[in-house]
Amino acid sequence: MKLKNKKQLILEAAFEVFSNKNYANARVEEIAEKAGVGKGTIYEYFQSKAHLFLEMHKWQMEEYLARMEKGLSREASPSENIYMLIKNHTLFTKKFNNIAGRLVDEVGFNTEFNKEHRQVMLNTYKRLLSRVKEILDTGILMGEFRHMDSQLVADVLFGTMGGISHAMILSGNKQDVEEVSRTITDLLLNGMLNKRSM
Amino acid sequence: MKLKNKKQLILEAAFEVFSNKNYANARVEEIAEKAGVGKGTIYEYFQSKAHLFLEMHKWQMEEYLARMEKGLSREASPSENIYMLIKNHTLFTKKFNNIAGRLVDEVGFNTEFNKEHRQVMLNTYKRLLSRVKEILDTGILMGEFRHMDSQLVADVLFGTMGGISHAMILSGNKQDVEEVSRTITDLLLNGMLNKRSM
Amino acid sequence: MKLKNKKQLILEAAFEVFSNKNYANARVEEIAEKAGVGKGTIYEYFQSKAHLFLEMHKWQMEEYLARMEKGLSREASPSENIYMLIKNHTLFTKKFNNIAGRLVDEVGFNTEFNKEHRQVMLNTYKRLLSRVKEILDTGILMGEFRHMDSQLVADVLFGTMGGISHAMILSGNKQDVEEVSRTITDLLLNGMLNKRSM
Amino acid sequence: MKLKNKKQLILEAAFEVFSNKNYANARVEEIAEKAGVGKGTIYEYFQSKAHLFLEMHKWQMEEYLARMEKGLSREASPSENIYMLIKNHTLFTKKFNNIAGRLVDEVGFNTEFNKEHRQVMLNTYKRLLSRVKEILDTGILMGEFRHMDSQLVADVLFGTMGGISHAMILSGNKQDVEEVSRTITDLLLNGMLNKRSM
DNA sequence: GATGAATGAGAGTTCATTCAT
DNA sequence: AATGAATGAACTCTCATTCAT
Repeated sequence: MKLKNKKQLILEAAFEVFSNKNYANARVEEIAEKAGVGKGTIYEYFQSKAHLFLEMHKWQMEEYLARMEKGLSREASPSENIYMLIKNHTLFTKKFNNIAGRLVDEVGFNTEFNKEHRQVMLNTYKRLLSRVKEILDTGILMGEFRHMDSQLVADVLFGTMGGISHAMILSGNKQDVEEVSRTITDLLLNGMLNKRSM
Repeated sequence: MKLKNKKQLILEAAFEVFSNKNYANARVEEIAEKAGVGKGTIYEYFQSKAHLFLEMHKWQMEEYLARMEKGLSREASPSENIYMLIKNHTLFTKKFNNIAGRLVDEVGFNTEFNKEHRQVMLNTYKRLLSRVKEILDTGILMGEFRHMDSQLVADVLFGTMGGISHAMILSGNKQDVEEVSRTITDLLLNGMLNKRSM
Repeated sequence: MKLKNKKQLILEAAFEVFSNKNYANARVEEIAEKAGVGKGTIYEYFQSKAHLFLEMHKWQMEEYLARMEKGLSREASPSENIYMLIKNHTLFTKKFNNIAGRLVDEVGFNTEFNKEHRQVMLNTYKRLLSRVKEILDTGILMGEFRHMDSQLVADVLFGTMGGISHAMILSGNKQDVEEVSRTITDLLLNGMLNKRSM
Repeated sequence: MKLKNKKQLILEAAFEVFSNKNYANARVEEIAEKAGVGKGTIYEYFQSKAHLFLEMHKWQMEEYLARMEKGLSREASPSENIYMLIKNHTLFTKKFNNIAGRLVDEVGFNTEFNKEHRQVMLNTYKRLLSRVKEILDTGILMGEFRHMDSQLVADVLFGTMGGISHAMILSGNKQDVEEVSRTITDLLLNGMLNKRSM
C-alpha cells in the first residue's frame, strides 16, 4: 500500500502548492519538496505537470462534492439544505483560497489543457450541478420553492457561491462564515423586495 | 494623422491576448504582433509585462464600470436598476470571456504583483461595489427593498454576477442574455420561496 | 563653429560616462542625455558606439599627453621631470578614475574593436612611451641616470604609473598626491636597497 | 569516476572565457560550451553570471596567491624574494592575459557587483598586499632595505607588477620573462640614479 | 542637421522533463 | 521504484541602431 500512499502524498502537496500559486507559477520541484519525494518521482506517477494538475483537480472536486454532501439530508427541509450548501461552500472556500473557482479558469483558459482534459473537468462540474438541481427540484416538488427553471437557478446558485468566494478574498477573508451564510440564504430564499410594500 | 494612439493599440492587443490565455501563458511577443508593433516598442510604453497587464486591467475596469453605469438612472426604480446591472454584467462577461473575474485571481495569486498593484486593483473594485451599494441603499430608503446589510448584499450581488460568468463559460456561453438576466433578477428580488405556502 | 562644439560636447559626455561605467555598461542614450543632444545626433557625428569610444579615447590620450608634458622642461633635471611625470599621472588618475588604464583593457579585450582600432590606440601609447623614453635617455646622456635599457624602463615606469592608479582605487583614493609622488620618485631613483649596508 | 568536478570544470571554462573577453562580452552559453555542459547546468552551480564571475575571481586570486608564494622562502634574501615575486607575477600575467589586473576594474566599475562583492575582492587583495609588505618589512628589519613606508611601497610594488602586465600586453607579450624580471628587480633595488655621479 | 519612436537581435534566466544511476 | 543532475526550449527584457519626420 506504499505506492498509493506516495501518489496521495504528491496529490496533497500539489493541492497545497496550486492553491497558493496559480498553475504557471507553481513549480514541480516545490511540489516534490512539499511531498517529500524526489522531482523525478512525480513523473513516475503522473505523465506531466498538466496531468498532475488534472488528477489533483479531479480528486479535489470529489473532496468538494463530499464536503457539500455533508449535512445535506433527505429529512431536512430544502431550505435547510440550501443553507448547508452555502455554508459548506463558504467554509471550503475560506479554507482553500477558492481553489475550486480558480481551477475552472485555469483549465478553461490554459492551452496546455486540451479538449479531453476540459471534458473530464466539465463532467465533474455537471455532477455537482445536478446535485444542486436535485435539491431545488425536491423543494419545488414539496411546494417549498416556487416553480422555476431549476437548471438555470442551479447555475446561478452555484455561481453565487463562487461569487461569495471572490467577495471573501477581496474583503480579506475576515467575515464570519455563519453570519454570511445566513444572510445569503435569507436573501436567496426571500429575495430583496419589501413584501409589506406590495 | 495616426488613426490610433500606439499605447492604446498595445493595450487593446494585450487585452485580447490576456483574455484568451492567462497571464503566464500570454507572450509579450504575441501581444506585439497583434498590436502590429515590434517587441521592443511595448517596453517603450510599459515598464514590464506585469505593468502592461496592470494598466490593461485598470483600463478594462474603467471600461467595465462605464458599461455598468449605462442604462442605470435615478428615475428608474431600484429594481429596474438591479436588472440593468445584471444584464450589463452578463453582456460584458459574454463578450470578454469573463476577463474581469479572472483578473481578480490573476492579480490576487500571482506573486509578481506586489502589494501596491493589488491595492490599485482593490480600489477599482471598491468603487464598483460602492456603486452597487448606492443602488441598494436607494432601494431601501425608498422602501422598495427591505432592510438589509447593504454592504454584504452588495458583495453577494457582485459575487453573483461573477458567478454567472462562470456558469456561462461552463455551459458554453450559449444562453440568452435577456432571459438569464430576467430570471436572475427575479430570483434576487423575490427569492426562491413559494409565498403561498407560507 | 557650432558643429565642432556639438561634437566636442558629445565627446566630453562620452568621456564622463565611460569613466564611471565600462564600455558595455555605458549606454549611448545616457551619453546623449549628458551631452544634451538627441540619441540620433550621436550617429550624425560617429559611426557607432565603438567609434565614439575610439575617438573619445584618442582625444583623451592627447589630453593626457598634454597634461603629462605640463611642468616638464628641458631646463629641469631629468629627476625632476620624472617626479613631474609621476605627479601629473597620479593627479590625472585620481581625477578620472584611472580611465586611461582601463581603456587599454577595454580596447584590448573587446572584440568589437578590430585590429585597426587597436593599432590607432597603440600608436598613441607609443607616442606616450617615446616621450618617457626621451626623458630617460636625456638623463642617461647627462650622466644623471645610470646606463639602462631605456625602452624597458620606460615600459616599467609607465606601468608603475598605471599600477599606482590601481593602488589608489583600491585604497579608496584617499592618499595625498604630493606625498605619494615623492615616495615613488624617491623609490625609483634611489631604489630600495640600503646603500650603507653595501 | 568523474575525472573532474563539474563545478570546477565550469570555473575553468569561465576563467578562459572571461580572460579573453571582458565580463559583458562573455556569454554564458560560450562558457557552457567550453565546459562541455548545457547552459542550464551553469545555473545549477551558480546563482547568476555575476556570481559565477565572482567565484571564478576568488578562485583565481587564490591561485595567484599560491603562485606568488612559490619560490619565496624565509631563507632566501629579501632581494631574492622580491625577484621571485616579480618573476612569478610576470609569468602569471603572461599566461593569463593580466586577468588579475583587469578583474579589479571589472568589479570596481561594474554596477552589477554590489558592495558586498567588492568587499570580498578587496579582502583578497589585502591578503596579497600584506604578504608583500611582510617581505619588505623583513628586508628592512634585516637592514637589507633602507627604512621606508613599507605599506606605500607594497602598494607601489604591487602596482608596478600590475603595470608590467599592461606593458607586456601592449608590447604584444613578446618579452623574455627572466630578462624583464631581472631588469625590473634591479631597477627597484638600485634605483635609476647613477651612484658615481653623486 | 537633428531627433526620438521604433525595432529586433541577442542576452540572462527559469523550469518541465529526461535518464543514468 | 526512486532519484536529482543535466538539459535546452522558451521566455522577458535591453539597447545599439535606423529612419521618417
